[in-house]
Amino acid sequence: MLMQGKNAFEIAGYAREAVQPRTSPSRGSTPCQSLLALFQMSALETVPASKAVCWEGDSASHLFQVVEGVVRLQRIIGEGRRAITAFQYAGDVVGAFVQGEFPFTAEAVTECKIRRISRKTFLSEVTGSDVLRPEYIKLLCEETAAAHEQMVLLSKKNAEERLCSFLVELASRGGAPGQTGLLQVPMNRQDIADYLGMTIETVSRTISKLAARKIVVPEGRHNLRIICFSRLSRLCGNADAFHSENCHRMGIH
Amino acid sequence: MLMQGKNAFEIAGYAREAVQPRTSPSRGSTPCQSLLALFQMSALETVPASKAVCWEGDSASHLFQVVEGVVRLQRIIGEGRRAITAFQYAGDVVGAFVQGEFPFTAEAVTECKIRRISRKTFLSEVTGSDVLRPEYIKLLCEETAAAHEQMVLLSKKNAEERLCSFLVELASRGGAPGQTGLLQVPMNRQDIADYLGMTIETVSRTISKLAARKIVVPEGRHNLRIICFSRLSRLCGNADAFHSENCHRMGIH
DNA sequence: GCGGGTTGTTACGAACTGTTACGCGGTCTT
DNA sequence: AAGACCGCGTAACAGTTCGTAACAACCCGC
Repeated sequence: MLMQGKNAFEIAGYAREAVQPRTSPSRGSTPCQSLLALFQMSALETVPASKAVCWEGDSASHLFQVVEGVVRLQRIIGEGRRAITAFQYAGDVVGAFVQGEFPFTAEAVTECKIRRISRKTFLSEVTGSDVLRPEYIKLLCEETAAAHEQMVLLSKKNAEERLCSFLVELASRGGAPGQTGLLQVPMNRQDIADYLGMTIETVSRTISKLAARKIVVPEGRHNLRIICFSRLSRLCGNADAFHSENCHRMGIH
Repeated sequence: MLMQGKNAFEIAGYAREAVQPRTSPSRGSTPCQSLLALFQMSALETVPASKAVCWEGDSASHLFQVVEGVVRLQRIIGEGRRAITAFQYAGDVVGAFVQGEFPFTAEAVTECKIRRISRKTFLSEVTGSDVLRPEYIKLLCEETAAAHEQMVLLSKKNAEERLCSFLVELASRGGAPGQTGLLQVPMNRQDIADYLGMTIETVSRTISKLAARKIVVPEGRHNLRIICFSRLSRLCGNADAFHSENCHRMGIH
């Protein structure tokens, strides 16, 4: 079922590691086990931080699975402006939506382990399977729901609500902060700013304000201790405010 | 093939008109003829302006096709804030993405003619057809590309770029302005504002500024004469600036 | 362990957008 | 037909966010 380091595919000159395939992550946000199993046949590749997985405008001949690390989907619009349309975490599929050319550049935020599969193989496997097809549809549905959610954020939320929404999303998708409430933030401030439609300074200021109110405590650049997750949830600016189940799901009292 | 006024389905008490089914619009933006043909079996329904087609949170038992008019997809987030995530024009399918519950409320901007089809029928027809399946995938792909484009707009563009982008999109999707350059704007200022993440006043100001620069000339509330489409295209803030083919495609000098 | 470069924070002024208020013109109601 | 209401435009003002800059913290290599 798995071919290891044979007909390997190197990413634009980056060294590829042939590593023992891992079982798919057991988190709830994993789209589906069967879809991810398609990628298990492919070799594990390593992408260094800030290197591209695929480029905007390139023919989308392959799909990618993020096995480990965080990937950002971004678009450049003239004069150095950059918009990050999504972060992809372990278990996520990059390019499920794309048919012709990539409408984004995918770059590794951290060093990443990824697998790739040809679009042709992917589509033929999916369309030929009554199990995979609904899983694929579900994946597309979830991505769109996320896109709509992000549009609402960018359209109507203020700086504080954006940041809180981001942190809540990160806590649920990027790995739960656990009992201690220590949330790892792999991306830098510029990434966060470009994802939330803000500037790096406003991101800093907003974090500082949350820290002053004892809602979070920054511990270095890439760690944030969540003191009160419920307050963070309430500050997201969603109509459905705060649901206590979030607490339990995150494992924070 | 068509059943007219028999097992009719009324939209929440709104009068339904059984009208001669129209051939699908011949514009280029129509996703595909074969997918739309699925809707031809259903009766044509009339939705008055500002009435809902479906509600956020409702079980998505049906998909809709906009036959005539404009529909807005919107979400309400507390305290009277509203975000419009998309406008759907003649030929567009509403709810292609949705699986469980609608993540948006779809409301008629103008009086609309729509057709509906049950999700179950739609999915079984699509999955069973080698012609329809790729068309469905293509539709999903286009919707996501649009969502990404809108995220970039909301994330990085200023008021002028947003409005110009909207007008260019409207010109290509809502019906070409033709040789005279008269663009019909069916939605009101509040709709535009909620779609572009601005306020109604900023929309007004921005239109006034464009008018002062002789790029557009407002003619009543729902008409805008495009004086110079090429300048409008350049002001969109896209990296790919202006392509002269837009002129020809729009039929403006 | 130290120094330099990168990244992040803070402060302040500027620009843009939001807010509020008012006026105009059209439509609907009585 | 008169009045009220709604949508829209304009203007003055206020607020948030942005942009620049200086400073501080962190990371990296030597």
